[in-house]
Amino acid sequence: MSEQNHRLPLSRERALAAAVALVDAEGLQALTMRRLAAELGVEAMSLYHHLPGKEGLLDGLVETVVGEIGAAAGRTAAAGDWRAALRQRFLSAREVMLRHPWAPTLLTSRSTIPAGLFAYYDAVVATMVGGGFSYRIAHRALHAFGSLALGFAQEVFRPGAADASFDADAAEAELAAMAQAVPHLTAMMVAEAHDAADPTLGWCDSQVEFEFTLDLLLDGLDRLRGGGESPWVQHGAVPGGAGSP
Amino acid sequence: MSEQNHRLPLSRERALAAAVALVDAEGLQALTMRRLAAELGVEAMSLYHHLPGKEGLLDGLVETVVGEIGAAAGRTAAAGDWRAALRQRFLSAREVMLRHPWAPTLLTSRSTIPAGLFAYYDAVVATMVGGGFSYRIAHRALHAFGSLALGFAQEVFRPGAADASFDADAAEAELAAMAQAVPHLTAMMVAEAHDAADPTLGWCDSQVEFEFTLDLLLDGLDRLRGGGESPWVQHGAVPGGAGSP
DNA sequence: ACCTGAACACCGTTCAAGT
DNA sequence: ACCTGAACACCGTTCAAGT
Repeated sequence: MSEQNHRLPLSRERALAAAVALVDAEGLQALTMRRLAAELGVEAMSLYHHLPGKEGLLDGLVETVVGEIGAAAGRTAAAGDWRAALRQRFLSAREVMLRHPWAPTLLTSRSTIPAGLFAYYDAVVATMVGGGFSYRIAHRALHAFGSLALGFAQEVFRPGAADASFDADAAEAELAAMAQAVPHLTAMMVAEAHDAADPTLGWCDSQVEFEFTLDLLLDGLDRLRGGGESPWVQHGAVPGGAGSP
Repeated sequence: MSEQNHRLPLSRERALAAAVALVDAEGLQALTMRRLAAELGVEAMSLYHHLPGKEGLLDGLVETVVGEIGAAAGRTAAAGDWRAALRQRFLSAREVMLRHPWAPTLLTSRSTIPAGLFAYYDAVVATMVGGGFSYRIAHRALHAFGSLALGFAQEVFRPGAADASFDADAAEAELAAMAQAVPHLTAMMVAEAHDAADPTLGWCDSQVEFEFTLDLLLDGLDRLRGGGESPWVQHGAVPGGAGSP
């Protein structure tokens, strides 16, 4: 955004900081090598002396976000049991995502795993094993959490994610036109709208949905841990999984 | 792939079919307007008479996949209760995804919701309401299922998704190098590897993970439905949600 | 060493012209 | 109406040249 700092030497750190600021302000599609260079008051080709191309720039952004997630987890005091600890961890990761709304899209589009993520997942597994889970269940829990562990609920389609302007009225009108084709969806929308007791943004409050899903999973895992016999406890390998496979 | 059919007139259907074939064979990044035109033995600009640009082409691909999901659900005989019905639905959606490995990446990157998806979700909600759920819980369940309802577990990072060549050995070596930094992850990997009783591809069998997570959610929802008091049953609006919030 | 201008190889897309 | 060649406005990136 700012074209100051003409005299500071360019560096990977300065470039990444400018990239984060640019993307926070204008979204991912605004991030081009030429544009980023212009923000830094420099020519596009100069960036290649500090970053290995566009992919390396995106990797740097991912690294930055993952670093913030780890830092956020470190700032909050350790909670009581494994359940509270994970819940707190994931919710503080969510605050990082709220600061960087472009992060979910970026994280899910990358193919290389950032090194910093392993440390984060290691802490998650440590928390679960410390809480009495086997490595096998901890492993499956990691998959089950999915993006929740990084602080966002993966919306398969996210209207308004690409362009910031999302016409909610148009979407509602479109849905109304399909009222006869999709009676249950329509009824669901009406039922949710009529219950105006709790304040929500639109008819889907993602914070509520996030915590609902998270608690559903945590409840399920807690039941696996303490339930019936306790073959899950500790790291012993158990033949069958959970559920009805 | 084939440059036959020189004489058939170009059409939206032919273009989309060729696009699916191209992407099945070479991945999403191979799909350019010029390349697709070449596959059809035509010039790039001809496509614009049948498709509204690249975005419209991608929308068409999404529409095709969603159509296949709906068709797959229609083919399988209706299962017993809501739980079996949803499980069967989502697992048959997964088979569509296995046929089109590019679909998860595409679906999660789109910002406009395909019309055909509403019909699919309507059927899911109908199944849940028929099983005794309130519209509120059905709504939250829809969010909780997330990509599982469309047949894939959203992997936040998917090595090898961008380029088809994924060096598993290199990844393992990289992880081994971090053994001291991430002791629990390492121990988890070792524990899983030593239990070679069940055959898996690599050390993560995504089919097993998919069903584990799905059953975890279905179990949790089933408990919400039948548990304790039954304010959830039927469509009455209930003040509080589930879980701790 | 760090930065630069010009150029290259790709995109998606517009447009006037063909038939 | 459907298709085409040439051109335009962007990308990321290479390279030889500057300092």
